[in-house]
Amino acid sequence: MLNNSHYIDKLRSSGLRPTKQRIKICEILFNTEKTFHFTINDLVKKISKATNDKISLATVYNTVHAFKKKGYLKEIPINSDQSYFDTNTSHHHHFYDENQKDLIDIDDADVEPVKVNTRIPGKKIKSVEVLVKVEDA
Amino acid sequence: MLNNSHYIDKLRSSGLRPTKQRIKICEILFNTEKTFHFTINDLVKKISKATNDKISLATVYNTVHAFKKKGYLKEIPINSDQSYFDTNTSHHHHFYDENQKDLIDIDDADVEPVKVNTRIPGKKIKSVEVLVKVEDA
DNA sequence: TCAACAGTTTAGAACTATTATAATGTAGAA
DNA sequence: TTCTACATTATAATAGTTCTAAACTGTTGA
Ligand SMILES: [Mn+2]
Ligand SMILES: [Mn+2]
Ligand SMILES: [Zn+2]
Ligand SMILES: [Zn+2]
Repeated sequence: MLNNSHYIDKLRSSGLRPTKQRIKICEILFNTEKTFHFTINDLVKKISKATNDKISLATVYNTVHAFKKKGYLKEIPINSDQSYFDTNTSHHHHFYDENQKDLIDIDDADVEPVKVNTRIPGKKIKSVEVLVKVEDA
Repeated sequence: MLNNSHYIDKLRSSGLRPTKQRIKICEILFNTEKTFHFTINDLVKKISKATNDKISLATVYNTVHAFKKKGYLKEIPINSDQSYFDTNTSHHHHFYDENQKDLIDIDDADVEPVKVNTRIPGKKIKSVEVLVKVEDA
């Protein structure tokens, strides 16, 4: 709520102007104890609950993309009708509940490091992600 | 080309009527030495090269979904503007070239089995997939 | 053999997540 | 304060996918 100067600094130091829309979105995304996963639609709902000043859909998309580019958000590779984003930018993997359409973090300690013993010449690895799809037992 | 009776049997035995559209799509997808990845758009192009009788887009979607449901195709989890499918239904993982937007199989022997030491109560594992994103070095 | 029916194909409309546009507004520098 | 590049916004456009409902066809069994 109060300590927005932190977000203002963060935004400014990454070359993003600290507009009131971006600060509000920072509050919603990063003022939480726990990290979480969200879709653009989820975020729009959170925003409308959190404030009376509405933020346009275009700005929500712009901001999420800007934050992703700066490394403040990750996008989770999943086949879905919409993109999932993650406020947890540390290295970790996911369960995807196909019934509830819900992403769940897998603690990195619970996955043995993935060893890939082959490379593509001329390419460097950007990320290695495990997706465990689950369904009702 | 000739040996369509195999596909006819395959389709019939899985409860799908062997229509000429489905048989043609079987030929295109499964009459190859190597397995491959494709988007719906890729498949539409392959079809128009392979035949004069056009197959409607709706049928292409219907057929791919039906084949996926029967386990003849897999969908690859990826963030993209379109879905990727795989004629290789055996267990394996992927590189995704973000520059070329190309999927590349990783031989299963080149990846140590992924050990996930946690479960979700009431859920069973459907798949465990590794996606290695690569980019120009 | 062939009528009947359920399954299938089809063109086109509808849907929906996302991106583009271009006018208006604003943060920060000078 | 003034200027300008950056940002927001409403809205249109785009594009992949799904839906609709009419026409068509493979299969069954009388
Ligand atoms: Mn959710
Ligand atoms: Mn391709
Ligand atoms: Zn996560
Ligand atoms: Zn593959």
